[in-house]
Amino acid sequence: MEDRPRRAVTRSDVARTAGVSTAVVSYVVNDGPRNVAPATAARVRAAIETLGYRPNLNARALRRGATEMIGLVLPDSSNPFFAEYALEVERVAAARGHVLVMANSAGDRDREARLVENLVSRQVVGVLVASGRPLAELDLTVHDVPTVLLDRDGPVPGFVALGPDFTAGAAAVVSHLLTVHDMPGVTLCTGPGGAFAANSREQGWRQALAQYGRPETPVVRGRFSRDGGYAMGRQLLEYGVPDAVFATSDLQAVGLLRALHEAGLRVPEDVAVVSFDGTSESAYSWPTLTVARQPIAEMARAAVDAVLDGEAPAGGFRMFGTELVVRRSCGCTGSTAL
Amino acid sequence: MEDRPRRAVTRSDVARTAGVSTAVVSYVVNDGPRNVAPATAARVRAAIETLGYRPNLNARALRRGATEMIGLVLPDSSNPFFAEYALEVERVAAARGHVLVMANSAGDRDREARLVENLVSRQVVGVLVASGRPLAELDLTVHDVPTVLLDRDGPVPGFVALGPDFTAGAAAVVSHLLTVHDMPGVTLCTGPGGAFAANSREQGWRQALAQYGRPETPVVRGRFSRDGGYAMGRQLLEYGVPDAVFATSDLQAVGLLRALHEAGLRVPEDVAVVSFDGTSESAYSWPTLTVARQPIAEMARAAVDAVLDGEAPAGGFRMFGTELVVRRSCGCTGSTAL
DNA sequence: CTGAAAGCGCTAACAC
DNA sequence: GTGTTAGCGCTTTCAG
Repeated sequence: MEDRPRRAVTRSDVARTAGVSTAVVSYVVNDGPRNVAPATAARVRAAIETLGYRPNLNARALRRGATEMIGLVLPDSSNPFFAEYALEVERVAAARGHVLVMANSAGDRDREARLVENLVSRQVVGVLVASGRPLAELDLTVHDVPTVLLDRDGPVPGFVALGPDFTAGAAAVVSHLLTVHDMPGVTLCTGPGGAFAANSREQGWRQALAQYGRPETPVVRGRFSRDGGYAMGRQLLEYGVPDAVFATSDLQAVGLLRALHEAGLRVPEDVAVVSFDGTSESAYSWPTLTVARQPIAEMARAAVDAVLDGEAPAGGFRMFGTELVVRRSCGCTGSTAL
Repeated sequence: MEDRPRRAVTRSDVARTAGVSTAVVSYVVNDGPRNVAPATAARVRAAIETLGYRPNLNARALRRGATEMIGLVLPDSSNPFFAEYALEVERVAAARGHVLVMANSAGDRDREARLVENLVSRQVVGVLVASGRPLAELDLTVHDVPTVLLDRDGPVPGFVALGPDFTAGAAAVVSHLLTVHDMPGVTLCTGPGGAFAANSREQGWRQALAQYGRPETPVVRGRFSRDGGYAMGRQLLEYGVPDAVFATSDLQAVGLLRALHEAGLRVPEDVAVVSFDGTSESAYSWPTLTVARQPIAEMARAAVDAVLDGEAPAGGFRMFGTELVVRRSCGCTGSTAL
């Protein structure tokens, strides 16, 4: 607890003690737009140093009209998928000199809209929004700030959107079960219906089943969380032991695994499991999960670039391929891919 | 892509179309500090509505000297422990009308310091910093903005600090192994030495061992991550199979579990495992982990309160008790506590 | 109850 | 090479 001046030291304090005008201070702080004589600059720097002057970035932003802040709205930043996403976003934003303002919507539509408003009012350069909500139930106003929608499965009028190829990814991982492991069918553990969309993942599952002429086994619905997956697992087992299950997210798969283990079932011997996302948690479950991995880093980079460079993909939507990462939960052995 | 005015609509646009002065608009927007005739207020509100006016919070902050932003600097926001911490911080900050600016230091000291500077320059109301770094290697300047240090094991001169009772928590979970499960010894899997501190956790382990007169079994060091835990697990097994292991974080325990499983070992039958943190991931590993759980929500609340209300605990440090959560990895059965 | 105007800290013409 | 100054959008005192 030192003794500090209660009023922040400003640029004119620096100007005074360096014996120059405020403009000159500005020129040396910003290294332009005018030149400053080396000697003067040195004096200014000295004054800055001794006074402990820090430019007020807020005032600068007001003047320049750009805050160098990017807004990020997520349903739940503690969900590992979003947490990893946020980290990547922060990383590339930081590399480009921007800072991240993060907010959680908890999946609430009003809250989501309010948060975006708030961020826009704070003059963020752009905002990134991930919302599990299907197109019809999206309620976002178009602002004069670039807004890009994350984790989407298709275009959203008025916005730039991006996301993985949910359908192909789901199909790939389900097909793997069907062909390589010769499963007669694959049970689906997916998100809640209604406001939250896992439709394209479901579609991929259905597609794969159709392609190989398998019947549509039952569908179980639950939340996109570990306990959602756990609950689905328990429910599933009431109907009997499935041969194979596709969970629409890693978190759900992890919960499912727990339910299976508790029931004394072995994975993959008794039940094969695959999932969607490929967060690092999926490489450390037991058994390790075979997944369709989303290219989080690329998507994050694309999102930030879209906001900062204002470049919209054709059709307003950009889709990213997923990667089939084969580990042990499907029945393949030996691979310990991280 | 609608057609929007390129210049943001400001308070004076509203004033003009409502036929009032800018002051009145301000009074209406802020519901004070002066009263406005109902009719006038209605006109203003109408103008705001039709123009789609949003106050520039940045300009307001410049004027008022308060941004209602809180800065949060973390080593790695995708680490579930920090991710859950950040979520809680965001939650209580939001409840108090503040927004979170988040940045990752990746454990780099310079970066950490720079980020704090940057946030302070942005006029955040306060800064929360989690840094694994031991006291001696901390390099944070005291600013005129409240700064509270998270996840600390003791006071830090010049700052408010808080953290769990690392020593007691570690001792409790190790003692559980020693007494309830009669383990002859407990191997320690801890963080890297040097710049990153897990000292108080180590101390708790040592204390418990001493209390029950057990020898100090070997110590293995690694990063605070799943792969760090995995590497430690592999290393450990080169020396032989331990009876019991205490990992200083859930993430390390999860990695360790993977190494144990891959070696064909059963947990807890062959090796008992316990860890520190109690993130929700620990409730879904296989087997579920017995842990010393940190009271994340309370700590987050205390941290935000400290920043916002400026109340410093006695001695500048506040310690929070941990909770022993008994699950299966220690050898206890039946409990499926979440 | 309302308006005029100063000024938050900064930048960038525009002068010299 | 340096100084003066207007003004970013907002709040709030001071006059009416």
